[in-house]
Amino acid sequence: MAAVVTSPLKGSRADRTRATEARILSVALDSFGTKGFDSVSLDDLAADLGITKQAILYHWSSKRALLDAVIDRAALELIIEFDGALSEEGSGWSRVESIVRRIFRVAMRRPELLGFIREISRIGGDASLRVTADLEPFVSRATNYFEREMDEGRIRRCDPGLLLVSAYSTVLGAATEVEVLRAVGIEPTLRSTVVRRRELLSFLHAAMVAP
Amino acid sequence: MAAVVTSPLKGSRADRTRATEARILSVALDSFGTKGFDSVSLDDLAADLGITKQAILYHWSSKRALLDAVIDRAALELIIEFDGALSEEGSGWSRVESIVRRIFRVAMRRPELLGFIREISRIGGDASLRVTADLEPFVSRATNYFEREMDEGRIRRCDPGLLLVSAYSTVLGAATEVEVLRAVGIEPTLRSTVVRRRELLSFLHAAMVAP
DNA sequence: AGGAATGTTTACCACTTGGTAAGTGAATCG
DNA sequence: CGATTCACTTACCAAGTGGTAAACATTCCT
Repeated sequence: MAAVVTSPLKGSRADRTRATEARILSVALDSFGTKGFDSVSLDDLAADLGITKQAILYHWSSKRALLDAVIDRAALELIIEFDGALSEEGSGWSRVESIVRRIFRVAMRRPELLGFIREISRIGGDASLRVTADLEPFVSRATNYFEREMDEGRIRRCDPGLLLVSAYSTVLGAATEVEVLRAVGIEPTLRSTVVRRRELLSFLHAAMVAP
Repeated sequence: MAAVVTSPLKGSRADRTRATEARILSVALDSFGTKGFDSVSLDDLAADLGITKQAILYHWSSKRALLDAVIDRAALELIIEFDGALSEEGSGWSRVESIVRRIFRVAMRRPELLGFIREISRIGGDASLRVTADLEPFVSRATNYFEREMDEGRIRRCDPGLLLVSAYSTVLGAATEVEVLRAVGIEPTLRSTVVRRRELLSFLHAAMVAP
């Protein structure tokens, strides 16, 4: 039994390293997503983590490298969230309904995640390209879904890419809405948002969709 | 005819001062709205204006004071934009349609304006409170409009304040959408946005509004 | 004209920023 | 056990930050 575990604590150092990096990434994603990349210094981050900023720079060579790592993580988590949404049961509008509900739920549960996506779209440069590259699996999957639905006449025919961008930015809008509600002092719930959104949609639908 | 104008250039100094301050506010609104408050230094701002940062600090005692002034200006411009939207012709849904179109047009013409509003909602603290205070004329006017429309049965009855917050955040969402489109390399036009939004709305409407 | 007020610049400062170099204590390995 | 690697800290630095003080040029007032 001694041969199986080579050291008293199985991979204790490597595990601790991975745990530390995960903690840093988590706090960084949260801070960057809610306060903005430039508004958060490495010292701030380190203070939140109870370590020194040099500990962060030990794991990533620069703040920018940390940002890239956070982008990777955010993209991964987005993929997981959306992947869950896209594998919902049902078909046609009932499936669409589940997906939309689920995405709104993400916007409420993880505002920092979507806020971060918005943040890097502002930083621009490589960052936005990186995201679209990392999200490729999701993009192709969503595109396939849209095209299938169009083929079967359940969605009006249009460019799937544009439709995806619209849906994507609508999610960002929902995230913004959550932030605005909190700023105004209303703690948003899924129910309240859905109710208000229903009002809003009938409002907008009549204005934009109706001839 | 000499008595009318007391100096060769009518109020030339005061006018130039006002013009300078207006230029600073304009560039600051643009930069803060697109890059974020913390991402823009006074030196950056001054460089864009072709002056020194101390010239800015002569007109406002601190960067924060400048931000407050920019907030005032943004609120004023928002009021003007929305005021124009609210004084659209027509009644009922046709009027709503005009308003929504006009607001989307603002989101496309002035992304920095709505981006800035989002920015200060992130900065939080007094800023968001200030905005709601400065927007009071617009809020009460919009509320009156909503209530009138509800009284006459043209909008389903609900809390006007909540409806306004929803409409407000929808505008922010539209601004985000414009940013995302530009990041993806698509220069948004009113037509393309309306077309895609129509698709999106029928998409969401069926999912969220339909029983 | 001459002095005062005004708008702006140059010079400067304390502090924070991201980042580097060297040192330290514990885990790992021979 | 002793040497080494590893995760991290202390000490430090150059550049940039918001902000102040004083010098300077222009416009205004009398």
